[in-house]
Amino acid sequence: MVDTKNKVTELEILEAAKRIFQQKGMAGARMQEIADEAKINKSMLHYYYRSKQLLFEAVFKKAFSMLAPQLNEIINADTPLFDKIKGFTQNYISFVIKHPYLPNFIIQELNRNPKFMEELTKEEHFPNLNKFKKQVEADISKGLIRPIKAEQLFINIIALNIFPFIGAPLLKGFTVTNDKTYSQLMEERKIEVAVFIINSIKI
Amino acid sequence: MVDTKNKVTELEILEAAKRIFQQKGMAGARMQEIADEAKINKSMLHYYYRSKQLLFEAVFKKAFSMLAPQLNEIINADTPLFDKIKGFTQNYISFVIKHPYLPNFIIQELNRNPKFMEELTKEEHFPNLNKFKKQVEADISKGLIRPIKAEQLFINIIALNIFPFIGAPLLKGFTVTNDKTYSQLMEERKIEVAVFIINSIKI
DNA sequence: ACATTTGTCAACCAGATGGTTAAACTAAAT
DNA sequence: ATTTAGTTTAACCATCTGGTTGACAAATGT
Repeated sequence: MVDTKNKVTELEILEAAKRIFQQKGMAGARMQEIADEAKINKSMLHYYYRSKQLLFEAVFKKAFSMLAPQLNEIINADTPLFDKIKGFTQNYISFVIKHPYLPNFIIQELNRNPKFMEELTKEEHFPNLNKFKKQVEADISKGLIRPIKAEQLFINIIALNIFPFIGAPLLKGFTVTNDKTYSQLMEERKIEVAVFIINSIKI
Repeated sequence: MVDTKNKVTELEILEAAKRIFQQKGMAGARMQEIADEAKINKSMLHYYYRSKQLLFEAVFKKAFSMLAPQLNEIINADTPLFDKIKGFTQNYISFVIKHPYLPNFIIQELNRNPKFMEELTKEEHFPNLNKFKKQVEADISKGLIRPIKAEQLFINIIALNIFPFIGAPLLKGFTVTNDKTYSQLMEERKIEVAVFIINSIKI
């Protein structure tokens, strides 16, 4: 059972590291703190992941691999545009409510080190906008939606879905809402955001 | 001339600290690096700002005081809603193109330490949504715009304007644009974002 | 001219931090 | 029972980091 035991430890470290890294970032996280969080000795971290950098990369890649498929849905799903927008909004917001630190963590670390993104985009199956672009252009020429650049529409969709979580502290301050009422706002957005987008582009 | 000389040094430190803090965050910034950037001795930082924490707070408050008035425009200006949205979008995006690190810096540090926001909202003239809320509700009952919660509209406006800068590395990756074409997208957004919002809410 | 305040700097310090080592322990394999 | 491979721990270590000190220079005030 050695095999299962070390896999468990390995995962427990990864979970602990995720919590600390997502809260404090690469620079702010301390190996000792991660060790405490995982209830193990600091040396164990190095035994399993060699260095802070490698541990961080493991956490980051796992986080990114959770987020990317969500974005892929809007890019490559085989459904009509409006359904896609409704589905993505519903699913993505539900997902982020469960993992509230995740988008901020990824955005933050990508800003700190833009080379991460370069490496990620080089990977085999990294999604690109081509299909989504064609769909938007087709719907425009069919007269279903008003003219809009696919890139701009994509940015708008992502912005409306992701930002409310990343900017939560700022937005809470301006809208004068406590945590509970802000959560209600997010709950409403599962539908409101799709309505907002579709209203804007439908003819 | 001591008075002007030390004021100059003080400002030079603040500018250097701004560059380093905005790039690396509180945890990632090093006092030595800030000193080098300001071309002075490390002791001078402490002479002028006592501690890293106080220097950071000076930088943060200055940054926030540059951003907040921009947001205030959408909240408290005395112009019709659609004009407000057009004006804000135009002005805000122009502003952020000039200070691209600023929103990310503020958002990031607010997430790290939400108490910052609590303190800021307690201040005398901190803007609140009341006026904007009344305006939205009035326009709804006048039949100028479709029903929408003022908070949701506010969040959408902020999200569409701020996120493209914070999420630039991510969005560049998915839209497969280089820096130049991404800048062009941002330039287009000065108008596109307002159109997008107004299209969504007008009747 | 002299004393006092203000500004600048190199050297230094205590504590934290990422990482290493070597020994001890565990459990399966021989 | 002994070997072997993997796992865990405490004690270290070199380096880095924020911050301090004390000497000295430059203004400023009297």
